[in-house]
Amino acid sequence: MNATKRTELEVFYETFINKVRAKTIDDETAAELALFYKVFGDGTRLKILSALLYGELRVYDICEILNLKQSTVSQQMKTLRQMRLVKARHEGKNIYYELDDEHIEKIFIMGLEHAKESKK
Amino acid sequence: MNATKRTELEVFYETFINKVRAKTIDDETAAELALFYKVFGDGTRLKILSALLYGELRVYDICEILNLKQSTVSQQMKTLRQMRLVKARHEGKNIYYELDDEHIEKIFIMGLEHAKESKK
DNA sequence: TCATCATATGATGATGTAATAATATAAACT
DNA sequence: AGTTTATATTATTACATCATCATATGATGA
Repeated sequence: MNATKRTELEVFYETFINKVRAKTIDDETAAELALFYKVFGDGTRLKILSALLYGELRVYDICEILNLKQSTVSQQMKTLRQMRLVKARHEGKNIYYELDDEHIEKIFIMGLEHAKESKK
Repeated sequence: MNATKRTELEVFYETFINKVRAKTIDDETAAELALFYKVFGDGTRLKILSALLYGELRVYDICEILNLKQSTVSQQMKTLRQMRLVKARHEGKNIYYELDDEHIEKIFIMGLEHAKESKK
């Protein structure tokens, strides 16, 4: 391969790299998406979300159902609130939480499907 | 509310809690799912995956496209391999990586939709 | 065999996260 | 007003993760 040809290839490669680079998600989007998925990346939060799939629950209920400390649940509800996966309804001393995103169930199902496939 | 009635309510509540508990995902499933989602919970990995959406790439290509250190990319590819999100094809000195899961694109899209909605 | 290229691995430091105890807030009841 | 109940917040400690440097492996070609 002579000097000219190498240069041609270099140009071709650079073009290829630039094309793919243009298609990738930008830093900001990546960071934002990562934050969203990160919420699903914790077993405790997943269990809380799976309990909420069947209807709204109070903090105390979640503690009972999943055998978790009150402060643990409150902390996780804060995270879920901030990421807009749940919304809170105040009623007297109680606070009812329910899911606040149509995609949550879909994302759950997809993860479960992947888990099934991995076991094959 | 007298003693008898309180007991009835207690039994009712216990039954309710047990019902919901029976529907929630178990610890093992939760941990497994969390591991899966955790992979998407990092901006660098998301960018790598988004680059791979358009076809297989070598480690070096990924470094160039995303301006990342070689060791960083190799470490992340190891994670992605272990979670079965990519598979490797060896060709001479090079290793080509490609996506190894039909759900990845769907999960991506769902995250992006959520991100869009959150901005409303 | 030696040098080089492509990738992987091991070790490390900095940062992030989870669970918990302790405490605070805030509503409801006495 | 004081007590109890439900939840939130703060601070702490243990543990996980990311990027990186340094080094190793393994294939190719001189």
